[in-house]
Amino acid sequence: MAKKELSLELIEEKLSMITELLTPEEKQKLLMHIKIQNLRKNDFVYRDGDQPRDMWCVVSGKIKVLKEGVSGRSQLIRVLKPITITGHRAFFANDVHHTSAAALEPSVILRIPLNIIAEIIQQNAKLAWFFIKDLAVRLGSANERTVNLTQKHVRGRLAEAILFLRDTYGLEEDGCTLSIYLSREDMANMSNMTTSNAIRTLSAFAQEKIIAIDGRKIKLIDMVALEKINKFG
Amino acid sequence: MAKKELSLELIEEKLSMITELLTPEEKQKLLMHIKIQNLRKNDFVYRDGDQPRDMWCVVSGKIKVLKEGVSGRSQLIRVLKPITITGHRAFFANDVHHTSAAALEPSVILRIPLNIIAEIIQQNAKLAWFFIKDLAVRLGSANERTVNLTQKHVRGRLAEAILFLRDTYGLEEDGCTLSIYLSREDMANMSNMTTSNAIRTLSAFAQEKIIAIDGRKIKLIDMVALEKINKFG
DNA sequence: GCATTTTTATGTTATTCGACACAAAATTAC
DNA sequence: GTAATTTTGTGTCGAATAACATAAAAATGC
Repeated sequence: MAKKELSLELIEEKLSMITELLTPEEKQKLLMHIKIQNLRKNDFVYRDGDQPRDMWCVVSGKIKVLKEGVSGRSQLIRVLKPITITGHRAFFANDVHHTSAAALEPSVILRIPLNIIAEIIQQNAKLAWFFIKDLAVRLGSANERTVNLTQKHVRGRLAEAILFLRDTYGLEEDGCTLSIYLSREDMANMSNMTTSNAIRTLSAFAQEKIIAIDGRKIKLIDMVALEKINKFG
Repeated sequence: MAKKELSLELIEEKLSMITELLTPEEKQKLLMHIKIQNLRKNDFVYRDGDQPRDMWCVVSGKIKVLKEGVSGRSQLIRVLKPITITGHRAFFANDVHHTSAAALEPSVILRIPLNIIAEIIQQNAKLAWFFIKDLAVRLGSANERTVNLTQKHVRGRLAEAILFLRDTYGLEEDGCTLSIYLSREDMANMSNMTTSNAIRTLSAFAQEKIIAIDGRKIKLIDMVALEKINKFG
């Protein structure tokens, strides 16, 4: 558990997407207030209802952002890889969190006080632009996602989730194994279906030689077929 | 069709949400480039695939923003009332439009060049904040919407749409008639269901004395019941 | 190592909702 | 005003998928 401390230089580098936009003084100010946090699997970064005070940057590991639905089922809204920031939306909207974020595996995150970010935005248009773009992109994906989750059938939604995981986390050296091992439940919650249906549909894909399953390990055998299912159901 | 020209003062007032954040010079610069546009019913403001050059402010009338889905069915993403701005997301995301916007009734909009907005943001943190907040709020709603549209049943989704229209456009003087007359198809596209199901479910609500229907006119009789259906299906 | 819990797997049933068909009513075009 | 088109209203049917039940397998805790 004893994690080597990250040097200030390393932090600055990890946060380059932000630090490179700052003046030396601003950078100094920001780095001064950053804290490192280690997460074990299933530890929460924040929870639904929390007041947002910090944003976080995933330095290593994998984080899921999820939202409790009315039906008890929860929906995975995002899955984060290094290096991604999260937790700022609620603050900017002047709202509490309406999602929760939890580690899918042991992860390291940087805690960045949002009031510092806000202060810097005040005088740094580049940083403002960074967040405007970030939010605008995410809003576009969210709309895309809504339409896909409501209109595609189970097979299409699951294929999309698999391809999304491939694009987000990549493949292992063999060039076909997804570099993330999710539970069937998480797969289901990404794809808006019941766990049973995720299990069943994954089995079906395996039977059709589109993927191969070994526990939580998923090998993509026929990506063309996956793309086709994603597109046409 | 001959619409009275809006005076510069009136434009400034209509756009107060933005103009009040600007210096006199910035205001001058912005107002100089604004154009007024009249829309007939069903006229498009912009279309899926268009390059974003302007944003628009709805001055009067009602606009729907919709997204073509894979299944051919389209999804109403937002419905806009005066005074609302739209069309900036794609620009900020450095993307083309992935939605279309069309007038639900004769409307007047202001056309605001986005490059001017971008120039002003460069030196005006307040304006930057305005857009950061706007996008952050909308991203929150979009996530909420995704979960509701995927998890609620038809009755819950339609009840939500009705309540949403009430909250957006308000009620007429009688205190119970929705101030917007949508086609059944638009209602369906808001609620992610087929037109048949929208018709059927509206009829059911009427039969249960929750609403009263007179053509496209919808009277809300039992709002408590509507809220309950919205919440618990 | 064994008991407990969680996860995965599979079968069965019930429900929701879309697809389609058709007619009536309303709107629009000429 | 009449024909053509669009919108609304209903009924029937079938497909998609959630719900539930149960068992095997795997992971976890002690």
